[in-house]
Amino acid sequence: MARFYITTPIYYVKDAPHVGHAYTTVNADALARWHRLVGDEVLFLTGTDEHGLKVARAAEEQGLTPLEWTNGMAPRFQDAWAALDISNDDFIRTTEERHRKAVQAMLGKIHDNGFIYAAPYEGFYCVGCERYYAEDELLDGGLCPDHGKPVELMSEENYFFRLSAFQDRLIDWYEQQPEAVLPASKRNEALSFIKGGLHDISITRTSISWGIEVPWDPKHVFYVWYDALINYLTAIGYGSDDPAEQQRFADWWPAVHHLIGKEIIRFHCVWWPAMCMAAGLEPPAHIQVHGWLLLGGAKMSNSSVDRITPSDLIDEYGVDPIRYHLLRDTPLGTDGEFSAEGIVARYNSDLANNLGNLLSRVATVVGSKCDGIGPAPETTSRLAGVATEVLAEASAAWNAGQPQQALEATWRLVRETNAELETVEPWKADPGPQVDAVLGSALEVLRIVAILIVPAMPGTAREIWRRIGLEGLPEDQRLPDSARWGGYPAGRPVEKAPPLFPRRKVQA
RNA sequence: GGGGCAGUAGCUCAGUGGUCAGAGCAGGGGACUCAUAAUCCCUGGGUCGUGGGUUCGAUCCCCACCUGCCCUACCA
Repeated sequence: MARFYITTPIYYVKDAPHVGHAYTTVNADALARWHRLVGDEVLFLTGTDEHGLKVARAAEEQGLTPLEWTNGMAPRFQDAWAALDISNDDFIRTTEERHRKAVQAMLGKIHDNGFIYAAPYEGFYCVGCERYYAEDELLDGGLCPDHGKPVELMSEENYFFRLSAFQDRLIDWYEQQPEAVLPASKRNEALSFIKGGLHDISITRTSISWGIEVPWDPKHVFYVWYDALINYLTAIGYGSDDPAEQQRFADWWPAVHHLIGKEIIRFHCVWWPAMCMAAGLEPPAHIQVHGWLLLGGAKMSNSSVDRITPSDLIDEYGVDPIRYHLLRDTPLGTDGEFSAEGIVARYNSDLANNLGNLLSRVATVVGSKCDGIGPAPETTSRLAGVATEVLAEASAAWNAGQPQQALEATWRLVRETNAELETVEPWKADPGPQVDAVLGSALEVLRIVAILIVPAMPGTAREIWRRIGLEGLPEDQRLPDSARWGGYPAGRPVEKAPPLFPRRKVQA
């Protein structure tokens, strides 16, 4: 049995959960569910990133301690993921004790290995912002871009990570593991950045206290990104004294699959592998980079256009239609458009007209021609061959981290089944073997499709499963065996019920 | 400024150094009526961003440019 450890980035609690977060998380969830379906042992991790200046300041504005603030924010993410049917096995918060221990263990190790050194950090500091700016970020005349006030040239003692020492090793790693970072376009981007020269980076702060203290010099705290990345190790037991946890770490690392957005390539594809190397660990095995959902060509975020929250969308369209749209409409890796029109178009064509309608028509004809009892599939049905091909295509796509392709392939089976019904026209024929054969085959397709859509629409999968009279749950089936043609048992009651996905009007 | 990604049919996207560049949706025509005005069949002549170059031949290789976007110390 293979292991599949998949992670999302941990989300910075400064922002409430939005559709961008949901996009990453739903994709990770679908991949996790796919791997469970094929029998892999899965560990699916998400969580929240809770340290840093912005959080501290946000808390202060509310008159709260930082921890009080984050204690209020983390559940908003947990609730959002519960509402989206996210099946994460763990939810990590960087304010947890297990994480503090892991961060101190890892960075202590890097320190021991000689890759951290103290040096003065000098930069342009804005007192109002309480942060440094790079020279080219400043407005003309050396003004803070935020306040428009003069900045000061300040200096403080900081610890630096010797990132520059890893340039050659990183390049070697990229050469030897050409599929570690995917897609290739993002890999090239990261690699060319590395080849362009790496500078050491300041990894601690004395100007703020909301962070994890540096074990060898407690008046410093770690810069939030250095703390955050380590969550991927924390969750599998790194830094624990417990032998069982240590074994768990040995079992799961480095065969991880990090799913990230393209804006954090640098942290995950440059800093993170280097940090692992510096700590004497293998770099992460897989980093899959995805693009963004765009609203009218602009990036989606909390601050701009959108007050679109995941829960708004769920209320409006339902969980599974939203999941389906997020997975089906944008290839994982490039940017895609997100729009109400897009959701509705996809909903009507794929879910209502094709899948939902297929279920409805089959249930009705089984009711009128077979007394509502599902017949056995036809062994030699043309659909059997289609199902085999579709299983192969969908499996390959899911395994390659391409939900869009997997779902596209799956829907070919749905379309072919609608076409097959048109050819045979069982509603015109008298009850008998021919009618039984085509309806049984259509039910068999619905059974297989229910299994294949578990990663995308677990609730819908269950409902189809139940309506065609099957026992158990589709997510408990195991591929590829369960998708072998002929698995639908004759003699089960098929329920005729209201449309699975009522058609929606296109909104103005 | 430096680095990078992207620009293919109305829309969302595939795709390959060489027979007519593809799919889904939308649109048009037809059939049917079991089904959610659903389904099925037929129907896609788009300078493959612009201008050069390499080549017997490029949408796919190289160069420049245009446009959009990203990174350049805390937004998936």
